[in-house]
Amino acid sequence: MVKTIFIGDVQAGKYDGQEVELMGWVKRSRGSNKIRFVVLRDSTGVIQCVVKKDAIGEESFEQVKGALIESSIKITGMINADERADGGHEMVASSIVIVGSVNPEHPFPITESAMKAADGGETEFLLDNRHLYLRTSRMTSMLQMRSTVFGAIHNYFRDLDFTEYQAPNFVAGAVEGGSTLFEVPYFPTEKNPERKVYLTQSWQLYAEAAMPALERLYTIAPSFRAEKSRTRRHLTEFWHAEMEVAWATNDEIMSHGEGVVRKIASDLLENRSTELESIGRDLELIARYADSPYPRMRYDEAVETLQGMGVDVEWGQDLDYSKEKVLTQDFDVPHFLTHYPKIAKPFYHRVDPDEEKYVLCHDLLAPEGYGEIIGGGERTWSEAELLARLDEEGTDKAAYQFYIDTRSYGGVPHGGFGLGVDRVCSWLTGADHIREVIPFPRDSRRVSP
RNA sequence: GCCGAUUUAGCUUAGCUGGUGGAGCGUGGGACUGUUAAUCCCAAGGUCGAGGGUUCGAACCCCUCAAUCGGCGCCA
Repeated sequence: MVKTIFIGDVQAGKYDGQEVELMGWVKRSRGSNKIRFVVLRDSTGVIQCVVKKDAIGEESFEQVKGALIESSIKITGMINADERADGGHEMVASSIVIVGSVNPEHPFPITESAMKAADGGETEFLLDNRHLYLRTSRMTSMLQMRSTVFGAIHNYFRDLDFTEYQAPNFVAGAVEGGSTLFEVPYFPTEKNPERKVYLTQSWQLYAEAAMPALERLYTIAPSFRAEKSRTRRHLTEFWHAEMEVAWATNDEIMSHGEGVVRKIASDLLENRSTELESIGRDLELIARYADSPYPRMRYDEAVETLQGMGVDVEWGQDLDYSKEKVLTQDFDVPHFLTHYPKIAKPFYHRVDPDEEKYVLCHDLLAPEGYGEIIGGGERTWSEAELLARLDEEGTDKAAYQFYIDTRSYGGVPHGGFGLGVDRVCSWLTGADHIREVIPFPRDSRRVSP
């Protein structure tokens, strides 16, 4: 049973006047006791199939009446262009086979009323039935756009001869602060009967170890944060696109960040404009994000701007979301914020040799209130400086010994960034919540289905 | 960690001052030969989130718990 004919091609007019076999799922069905209209869907579109009792016989006609929503069927018939049908084409059926039926005692639960209540977003019911919600047209479009985003990231880095590199997901220590790690019980040892490891928060430290080998490396991998964040921007398991480059400066790394985000926007525009429009996204916005340069602003300038707007913010504070939001509300493209105060950032950020109270870092803030999508910068690369910064922070060095070692043998200036892939999907699709762009979202409360 | 809210049929919901819980969709049955979320008629479907309390009487008032949702902080 090889499927060669897809509804999208039928609606494009490639099979007009031909008798073909379509395979798909019943999206809707209506009609009388002599004629029925079965709206068939597959991964590429929908088409109306006209089923006449005269043409297929009484027995088949009764079967069609019993084919409830989401029954899978094979249907053979003549393809005609017809203005009466949605999409401009329809099939006049000559025979039908029900492949997978649906029991009327438990019909497909995602009903029009459930979808209408969600209003293009999600409800508790739809989250509970995520495994079935995936096959609705909205989620199908989201998943297809998500795939394009992943492909754009791979293509951006591979075209520039970056090597894809994998880090472990079980790790012994943290990248940042100690409080946001998921603990996992691990095989006990005699010395350590309560042995624990952690799910990784970032690929970065292990990438820095490979940096002297590969020089230009990247990944797309899950990261885990045990933050009880309840916002439209947070997941506990999210997909993290990270890169690391030897001999690179903060400006050069930002250029890659801008490059990959613009590549994502441009690939979406080129390959997924139908899906973007189907969920109500304005293509002109995406075109602007693909074609415009992303301005760079120093932290000091951002703080002055905020203070000028009457926002209560002091120099030295990290900029939280409430301040990002005020700052970005007038942005029409993403903006970089650079040169944060050293006291606001962890030890691995390199101190600016020209002005020691700053670090050479950047955040990329998305417009439309979607917040930070990239964080990166130059890394503290000399062993002496790294040890000094760990001491300054009072961080225990034992867990980082391998990281310190990487500096002891031919350390070089280098840096990289991490991009929140789901956040970028959420922003570019205009989703109301980051959950809408990932098949099975995990947050502080929900881990099922 | 903090603040706020919600929970009534498979789904979406109405339910006034405490007095025998209504509807739309879906499902089942019936009518209908070109429908566009088809339409029309009929039927089945409820421990009102769980437990306790107040009361002659609780979906409604009080307490505890649970699940979920929204937001803050933190971050991608």
